[in-house]
Amino acid sequence: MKQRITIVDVARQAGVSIATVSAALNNRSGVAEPTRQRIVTVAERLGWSPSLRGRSLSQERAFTVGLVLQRESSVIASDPFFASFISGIESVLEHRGYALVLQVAPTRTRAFERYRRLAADHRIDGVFLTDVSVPDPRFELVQDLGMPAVAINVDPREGISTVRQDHERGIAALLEHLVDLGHRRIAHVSGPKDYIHTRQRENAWRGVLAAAGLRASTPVQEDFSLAGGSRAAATLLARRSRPTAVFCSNDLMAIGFIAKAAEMGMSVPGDVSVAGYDGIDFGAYVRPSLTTVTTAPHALGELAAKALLGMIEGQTASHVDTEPATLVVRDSTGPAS
Amino acid sequence: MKQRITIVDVARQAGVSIATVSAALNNRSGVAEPTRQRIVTVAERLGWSPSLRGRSLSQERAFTVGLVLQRESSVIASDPFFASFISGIESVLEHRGYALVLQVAPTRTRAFERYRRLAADHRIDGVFLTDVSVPDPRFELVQDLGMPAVAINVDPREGISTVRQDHERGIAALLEHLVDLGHRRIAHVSGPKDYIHTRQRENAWRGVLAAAGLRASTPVQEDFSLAGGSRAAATLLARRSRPTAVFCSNDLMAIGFIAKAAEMGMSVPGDVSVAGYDGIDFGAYVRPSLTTVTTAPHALGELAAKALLGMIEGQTASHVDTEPATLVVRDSTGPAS
DNA sequence: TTGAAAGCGCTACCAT
DNA sequence: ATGGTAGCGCTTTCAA
Repeated sequence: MKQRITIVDVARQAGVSIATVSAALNNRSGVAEPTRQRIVTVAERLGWSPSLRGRSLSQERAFTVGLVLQRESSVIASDPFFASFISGIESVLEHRGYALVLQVAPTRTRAFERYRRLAADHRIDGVFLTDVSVPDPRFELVQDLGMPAVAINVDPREGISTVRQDHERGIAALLEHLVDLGHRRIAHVSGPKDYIHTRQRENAWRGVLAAAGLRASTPVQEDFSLAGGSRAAATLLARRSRPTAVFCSNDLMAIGFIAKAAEMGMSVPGDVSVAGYDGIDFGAYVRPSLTTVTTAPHALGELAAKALLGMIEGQTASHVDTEPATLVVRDSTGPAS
Repeated sequence: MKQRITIVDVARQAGVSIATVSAALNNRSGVAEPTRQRIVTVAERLGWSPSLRGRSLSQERAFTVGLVLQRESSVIASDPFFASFISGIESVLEHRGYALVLQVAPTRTRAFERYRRLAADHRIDGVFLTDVSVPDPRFELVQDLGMPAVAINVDPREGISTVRQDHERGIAALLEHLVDLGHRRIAHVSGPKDYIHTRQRENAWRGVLAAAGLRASTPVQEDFSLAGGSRAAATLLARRSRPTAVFCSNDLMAIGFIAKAAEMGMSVPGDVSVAGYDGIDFGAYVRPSLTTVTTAPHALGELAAKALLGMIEGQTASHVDTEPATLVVRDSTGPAS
């Protein structure tokens, strides 16, 4: 790295003080227009733009926000949620001069440590909290640090911002679709049970079954991965009284489930209907194509970023809901056999 | 953000100067062991660790590296390459006190601008260059800036580090597998033609066909997405003299191809064999499961990060190859019909 | 072995 | 409207 041009060079070349240069380039009032013009011209000629380091130090801000993914690598790799969510975040940060620091941690504990270090280093001004668990120690952490934070898909709560996409209506529509097709034994493949979204989806499933007067069997608990879905299929389809339909807590597991079912010689949806949750692109390209509930990770990312930057710049915590997730019927669900 | 503890507080509490605190915590020589102990104790008691902002300014380093993804969002979302690559990078950075700034840009031009801004802001100390094109203006950019950089999957070149996984052997093995199965008309679905990996894979395909005395038809050019693969299938399978086997430049397109083929009433591999490149997890869960060439994005990420940090810390540019990509035969390829 | 002090590049306050 | 200057938190000579 060469680059040695600083505000001092610009000030000298423009024949003004560095204070004036600073004011001019930050569009602060109190700078005569001709002066500003001259300064801008010189800055451009020299190819100068203020160093974030100096600015960071004096403003006590990093102009950076953080996201730590806490998932096993097998899930992270295949799950399109994050890429979309991140590009949503990015589309907002880009125009506001902020950058995203992304970290990945294999376990929740490790992720927690990384959040802690990001804060200790003063590397970031705020954080995104995804994959919230109950209880989630990160809430206390950000509270203690007084660090702006936005949590995804949780109910509104004190002190932090929240962004949420309603899952209930979409899941209700999905299950009603299955009930309408004549299904009575509708099983559920859930995720790790301390994730809040695992609970949300499971509860929605229970709610609809109860409303329809159907009995909810014990969910098969898996890990949100393709392999997990396959394991669930092995378990569920071997039962003497097997379900005629299965609602998987995410698309990855649903796809894994379908693959295993085929391998076991079962037809989907002939022998068993399978549905997922998320609405990943892949769902449209597997055979049979996947009935699911589509979510909007990009929009969540955008809203989350806006909320976070708002907090960083002094606004109070907010809560916002996006459009509810919606049912998409494809070929993996059909009449009960 | 509250947190007001600085090196000054620690110095005062420990009864030493800030210079000594700095030396003590950076394990610099010239600090008496008892003094160091005392300082460390005080620092821990106060919960202090040096602020990256101050350090950054005085050391003229950001302790941050950058990666700008330049792909259309549809591809980024589904392609597991990046998640794996990034977690590889992260596994190295984590232990060296560096962080990754991740940005996503929809086009190459926009990506270029973001690299430029990252540099102008002095936000980063080095960059990863993925999805290299020919020519790629980023090479000149980093050269001009004197910014350490590591490029992925390109030949060794002056001034920057490179990390590469051989594709030729794997692709050769794949095509020989197809030839052995009796295929003579083996088509290719390629990506945007200015990407270097598009060319690499296409050239490898041409090479093997030539060696086998087979004619290479004009590749169908697509965009590496699932939808692109489907479009390619629509094109290729409608031809009067359609291929009996197809090598797609990545798994996403291969999966999209297979889906479309099924939709058109063709059996895979009965009517047409299909193979991809990348070895994404999904390949094992589609029907028929995908024959492909598996790559090691995580390993590439690790090696790239090591090379980049090395350069940042003064080493000269290096080149390293990982284990070659290898053929994985599954169910989407079979005897020529 | 330790400390004083000069930066690093910027912002912001206070004079002028 | 403009400039001087004191920080911001740290590292790094250079003296003591």
